Amino acid sequence: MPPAPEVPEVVIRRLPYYLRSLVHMANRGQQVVSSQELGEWLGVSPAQIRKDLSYFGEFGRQGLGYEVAYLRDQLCAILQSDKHWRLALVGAGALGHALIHYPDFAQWNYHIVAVFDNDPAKHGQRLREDLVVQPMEELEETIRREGIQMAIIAVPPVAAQEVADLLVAAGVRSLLNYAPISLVLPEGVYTEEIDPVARLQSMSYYLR
Amino acid sequence: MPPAPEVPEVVIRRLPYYLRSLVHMANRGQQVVSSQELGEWLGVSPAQIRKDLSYFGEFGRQGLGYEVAYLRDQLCAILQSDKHWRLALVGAGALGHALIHYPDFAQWNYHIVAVFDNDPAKHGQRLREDLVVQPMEELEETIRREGIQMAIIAVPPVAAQEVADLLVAAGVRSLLNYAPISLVLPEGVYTEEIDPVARLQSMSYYLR
DNA sequence: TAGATTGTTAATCGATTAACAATC
DNA sequence: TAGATTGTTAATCGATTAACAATC
Repeated sequence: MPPAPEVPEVVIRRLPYYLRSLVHMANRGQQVVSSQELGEWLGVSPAQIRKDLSYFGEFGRQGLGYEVAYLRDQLCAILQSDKHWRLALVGAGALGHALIHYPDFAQWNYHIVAVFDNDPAKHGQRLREDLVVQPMEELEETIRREGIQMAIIAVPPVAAQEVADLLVAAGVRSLLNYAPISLVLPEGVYTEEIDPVARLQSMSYYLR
Repeated sequence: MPPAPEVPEVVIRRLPYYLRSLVHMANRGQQVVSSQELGEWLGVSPAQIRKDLSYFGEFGRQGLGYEVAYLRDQLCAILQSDKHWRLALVGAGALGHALIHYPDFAQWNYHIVAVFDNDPAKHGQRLREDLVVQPMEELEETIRREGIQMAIIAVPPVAAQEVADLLVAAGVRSLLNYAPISLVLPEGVYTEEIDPVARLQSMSYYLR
């Protein structure tokens, strides 16, 4: 048996958007969707959607399309977004506060269960009923004890690499990095960077 | 004369990261960098860097490499990040507050100069010395008067499309969208979406 | 000059799309 | 059955990389 072809990373990056649309359609009561309709909605070709899905199985029915709720649940499972994920947040500044109050994380099963900051003035501060800012010294032990695998970095750029190293040493395998620097990380640690300035810059290029 | 080949969008998306690295290197006093070194730093092949830059001109010297400060300034100009950009922000919630206090925007010449919210309780609230929350009714006039071309959407998903329509109608040409929905926009309006949940989802796929 | 590195071309690689048999 | 739409293959397209002449 030939090995299953590896799924290209671009495909994995598109699945969340398919999923988001399916949730939207399911919520408004839509039963069935074709690759045509989903593609129009997302600005993607129907062939691409069918090809992307085919990496994971056969989810549709010829002549009919895809059952919205079924495909939604399948994608959710593929992305492991059906699991309950526990996240650490490092950095309790303005951005950290906004992230804690961001309703989508918990709604999608990504729960911030620990917050760390290096400012002693913030230690002990209660951000939510069950969430208190901890000092950096407690990071390793807490992450190990809680078995936390994902973390969000919301510290100034100068501190980000050091924080990333601490997190990885403590066992974290995925980093969502809000600091505008390219982290250097060992094999097997995944990172996604969110840099709004880079986005503004690519847009301003076109404003001529 | 053949028309200048159009620059692929992927290239434009990489330039901000080249620029960011060059700023970093210049700040620590580095004079010269090779495509090799810059590529290692960013996890990109040296050939790709040279090819990308070649869309815009010849910036290096054979045998030597690139003068860091010069290339930085050139990229800054290409991305039009050397211009002073005035932005509107819609949504004065937790995320909006964090964005206002985000130091990188202003540092990079992207200035939030107007904030709008539909909550009357917030109107008149002073967020910075020179920044007061305005009602949505003033959006069109303010944006026209100030000649604002870029905007940030930080409202709940249900409101985002309507807000986008208002902004576009007022003359905005680029939208940085923090709401997790795919906006439908007319030709010639650029949009970039920031969706941390989508990022977490593609990372959790790999955590198996 | 010798060594290094660019800018560019051509080759490779991979992703997207077109097309269609299968089938609901 | 006729019409529609999937899943998949093959063709196309575009992006990345390898290689090297030009040249600092």
